[in-house]
Amino acid sequence: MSSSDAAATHPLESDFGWTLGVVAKAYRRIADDAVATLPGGPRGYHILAAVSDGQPPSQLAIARQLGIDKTVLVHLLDDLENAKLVTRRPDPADRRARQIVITGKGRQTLRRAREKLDAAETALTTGLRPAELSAFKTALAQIARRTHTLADGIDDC
Amino acid sequence: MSSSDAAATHPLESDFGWTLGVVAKAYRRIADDAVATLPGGPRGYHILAAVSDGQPPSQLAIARQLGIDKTVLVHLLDDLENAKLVTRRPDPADRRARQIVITGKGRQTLRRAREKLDAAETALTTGLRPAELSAFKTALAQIARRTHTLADGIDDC
DNA sequence: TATTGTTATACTCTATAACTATA
DNA sequence: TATAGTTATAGAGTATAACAATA
Repeated sequence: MSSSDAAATHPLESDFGWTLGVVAKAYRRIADDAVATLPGGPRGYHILAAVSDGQPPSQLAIARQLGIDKTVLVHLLDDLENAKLVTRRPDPADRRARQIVITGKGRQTLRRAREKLDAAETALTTGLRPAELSAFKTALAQIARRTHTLADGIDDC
Repeated sequence: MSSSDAAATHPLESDFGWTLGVVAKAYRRIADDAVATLPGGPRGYHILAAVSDGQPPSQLAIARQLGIDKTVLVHLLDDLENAKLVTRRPDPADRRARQIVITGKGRQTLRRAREKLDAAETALTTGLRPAELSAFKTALAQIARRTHTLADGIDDC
């Protein structure tokens, strides 16, 4: 009954890629809902998070960090700027480049979005015990770090 | 200083949604490559896996199980049928419906695809110790099961 | 009247190339 | 000559609606 029966009923439930896809899709759905009011949705959130710390980065730096094409980043930043969440300002050291700076309203929006996303994460991972959840997140971050360095070596752009 | 410093360097690396997205994207990239010769790519693989066990399901049953729109499933099955991996046969009990049955060639293709995907999974999770990997996969499957039952309750279609 | 499978259309997203202004 | 940002266009992918055959 145990393994073959379960496989016959739901052969995909033990598939690594399938479960990963299901979880990622489910999280994206509730996360999309959490940041629905934010221009650009999840990507708008990631951009705000990327510009919220350190020196104001250039558009190209953001595009590279987030893996977004620079041509689509233009539209995303247009929307964020129209919503007064970020501003574009010329880089004094390089007049071709622009520095993307987050506004006070942008910081406030980012803070609220983070709260909603924390709630989404909690909703998704309810059922895991604290130790299991902690181990899961650690493993996830570890794999992400590996694939990131791996991707850095592969992509040229 | 340590935590704010790390946050300033890579504020997204500890973000649950971000790391989940990075890992899912990385897996999809290598998995797409693994099943590139398969009509429909990853979805073609999932369809083959779904019809490989039990009674031959109808198209609508496959669409519901896999979360694929029935109109796109038509094209995917067209390609799989042209490649002789599955066949459509009328359901004797309901002449509106068609049973999707996997062919011998389909089973062979599925087996090879599974081997390649296992290799992809191994490549991605190298760096985790066996116990960590096992716990990770268990947690992933548990969340997927939860979200699945949750999705069943939410979606009407 | 509802359901299975199909087709056609419109819409969104992304990728590519080309252009400007600076370096 | 190369780079930062922008714009325009074409392609893939998806969703919607409508249809024929059957229940």
